[in-house]
Amino acid sequence: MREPDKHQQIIEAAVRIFARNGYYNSRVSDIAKEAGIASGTIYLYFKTKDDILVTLFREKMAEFVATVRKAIAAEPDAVAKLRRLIALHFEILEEHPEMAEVVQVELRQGQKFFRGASANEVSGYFNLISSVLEEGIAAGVFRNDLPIKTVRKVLFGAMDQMATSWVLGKRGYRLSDTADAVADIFLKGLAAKP
Amino acid sequence: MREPDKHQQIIEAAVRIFARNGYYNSRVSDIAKEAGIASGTIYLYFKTKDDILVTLFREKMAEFVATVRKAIAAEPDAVAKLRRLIALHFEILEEHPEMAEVVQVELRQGQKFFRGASANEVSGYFNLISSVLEEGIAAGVFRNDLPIKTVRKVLFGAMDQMATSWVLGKRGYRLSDTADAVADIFLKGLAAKP
Amino acid sequence: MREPDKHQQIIEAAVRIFARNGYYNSRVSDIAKEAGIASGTIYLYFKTKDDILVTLFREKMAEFVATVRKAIAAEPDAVAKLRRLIALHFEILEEHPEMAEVVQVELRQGQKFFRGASANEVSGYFNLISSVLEEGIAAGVFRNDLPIKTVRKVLFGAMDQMATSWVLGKRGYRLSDTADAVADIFLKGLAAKP
Amino acid sequence: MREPDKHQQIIEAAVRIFARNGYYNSRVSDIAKEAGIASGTIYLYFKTKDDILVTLFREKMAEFVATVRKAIAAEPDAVAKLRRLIALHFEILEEHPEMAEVVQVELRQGQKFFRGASANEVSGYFNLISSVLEEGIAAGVFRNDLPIKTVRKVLFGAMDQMATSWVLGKRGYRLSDTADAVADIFLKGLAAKP
DNA sequence: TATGAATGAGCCTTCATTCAT
DNA sequence: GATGAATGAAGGCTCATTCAT
Repeated sequence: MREPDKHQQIIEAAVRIFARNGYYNSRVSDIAKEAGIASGTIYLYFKTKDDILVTLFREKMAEFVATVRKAIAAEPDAVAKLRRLIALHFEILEEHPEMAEVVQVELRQGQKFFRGASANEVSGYFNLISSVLEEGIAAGVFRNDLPIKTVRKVLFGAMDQMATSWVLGKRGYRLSDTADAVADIFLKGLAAKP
Repeated sequence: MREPDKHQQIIEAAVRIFARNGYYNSRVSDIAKEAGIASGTIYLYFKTKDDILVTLFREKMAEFVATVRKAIAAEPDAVAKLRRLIALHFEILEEHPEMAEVVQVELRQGQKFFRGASANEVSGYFNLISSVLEEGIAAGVFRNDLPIKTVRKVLFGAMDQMATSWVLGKRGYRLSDTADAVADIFLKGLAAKP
Repeated sequence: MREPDKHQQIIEAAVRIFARNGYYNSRVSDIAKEAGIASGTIYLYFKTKDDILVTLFREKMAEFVATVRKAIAAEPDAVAKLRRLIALHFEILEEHPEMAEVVQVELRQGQKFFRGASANEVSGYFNLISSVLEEGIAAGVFRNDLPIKTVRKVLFGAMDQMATSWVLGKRGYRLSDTADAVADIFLKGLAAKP
Repeated sequence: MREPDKHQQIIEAAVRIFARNGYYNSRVSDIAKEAGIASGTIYLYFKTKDDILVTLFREKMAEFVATVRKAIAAEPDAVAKLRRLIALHFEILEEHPEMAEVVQVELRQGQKFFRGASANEVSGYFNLISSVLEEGIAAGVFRNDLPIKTVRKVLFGAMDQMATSWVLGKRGYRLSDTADAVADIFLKGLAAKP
């Protein structure tokens, strides 16, 4: 094995190719060309084309969750943690726009991800959000009647849609600039103060 | 010509088939079989396989928006309208679970929808949400510093993710039961009252 | 039978359509549209698409041969007959350019014509040419060592190629203007007089 | 890669298949089977089915013209060159009867050949004929009032029709045996000597 | 007779995967 | 391990033909 990192090379090439054309409109040979290897070589590292996507997602998601988890641990309280999580969610996607393209679009091939092989990694992120919420409730900074499972879905969906809009809008602005506004919506709600 | 509305027949069959397998894993002949017609007949009503998906989405989305628009018009104020919009969003998907499957999953084929032929229909829904927000701000029931474009994305994303989770969770509970909780999050925010 | 001449109507429409696109690139429904009838109606008059082409060719060829036969009968001698035959061959195609397109191109679908159902009509034309040659030899105006079967093929091929070039050249000149030159080549040969 | 020249292998297989059934009645898979390869392999060497036919014709025609050009260069005068050209035209087709079948029949799909991609190769042959005629006129052995463009079409058409008749007549005699008779018709004309 | 919607067999082409080198 | 030529199954789409009205 001359190239120690051919696995990674393929994953990175696949991200770019999938980002460009979507999974179903990408050919294995495109990935190979992008990675600078022969198409047969792909099959020494991945079982099928599907396997590339699932692996790609699993690895990237795990990395994503680990980064966020580590970053928010340093924050002093739940509110700060929530703000940091939202900001980081946007910053990471912003720094990896091709990854964002893939995740935001292909993520929704439900069967393949949430229901499938990557369920664990996705759950990891949901659990991370839950832990922040629970910490806030315990500390009395969040309402104690919050339905945590609903809130975390709502928050995730909100961030996800912000990212999707940004991706589909050809990334014509800085996504992370919207982080505070999003956080405010969640922390303060829409209603005017009485 | 026994069947009066073969166009609709095909759309409904396509919804079921796409919901079952996803667009790329569905064959035109599957749709034909589901619709009880010959595969060639499809091409008397639609130009390509793609055309089926786009038309399906456009028609269903237009219908969806029209229904919601009409329903919230009857509500007395912006808060009630927002609650009704969220509730109806969930109820409609709940009543049409196969449509929900398709929309939640295939919707994200960016190029095809948000960016593409269905952009108008999607915008229609976003605009509807905007109008409620604006009404609420004007009436002083919503904060007047709300960034409307962000709020509507966040709200849409929240509802969308609730629906996606419900779909991916095999619809093991009543989605519409969560409407109030979602509305509360937006109206009241997470923060505990001081 | 309201339309007594629907058979002819279809033939004429087919000539135009085949001339435009060639046989294999023409659809039966195109012919129907051109003829102003429904496509199903075609099958009340012709057994198959192939049958249209064969019938078309047979009828047109028979008509062609009859016209030429009658015209040359009026000529006084073999040389005049030969000149008239060549001129008429060109004039008829010139007056029916669409027919020319079809004949010059589709004629060569060997199996279907020379070898097939239309062999008799084609032979009729060859025989007509032979009779002129024989008359000329008998009258001593043509060389008596002429290999008649070869000459008639050569003459037919010459006229055919003149027509084909004219058709392929988009008919940018008058084909019949070349008749004398062609006749001269055959009557006088290429060789300079000693 | 066992076979060194798969391109040529496919061309030769296509010649046989097209000769047997004609272009439109031949399937790509037939060619593949005849060539002893998988049908997908065809597409590694040719862009489309059409491309096979066009390439086949272009290559064969170029080869044909080159052979004739070289052979007649060795002849001492225009008359000898003309006789050699006619003889060779027939001999080459006789040696490649399947190629003859294809050329004689498919050649006439006007749009594809004379008007299309192979126009250059066909022109090459016409120009070769022209050069012989011009040489003969310059040397005073051909009439100096010959309309060269007409003569070359007439000559080509004559040879072409001789070949077509031979092909359609199932090649029941030696085509090249007729070369002298054809040459005599052109050189001496039909008219009896006064 | 006439219609034209419906049929479904057929075919070109793509591309994930294999395997001899 | 690496290659990339070869494979061949699969599927979107066309269109000659049929048949209920």
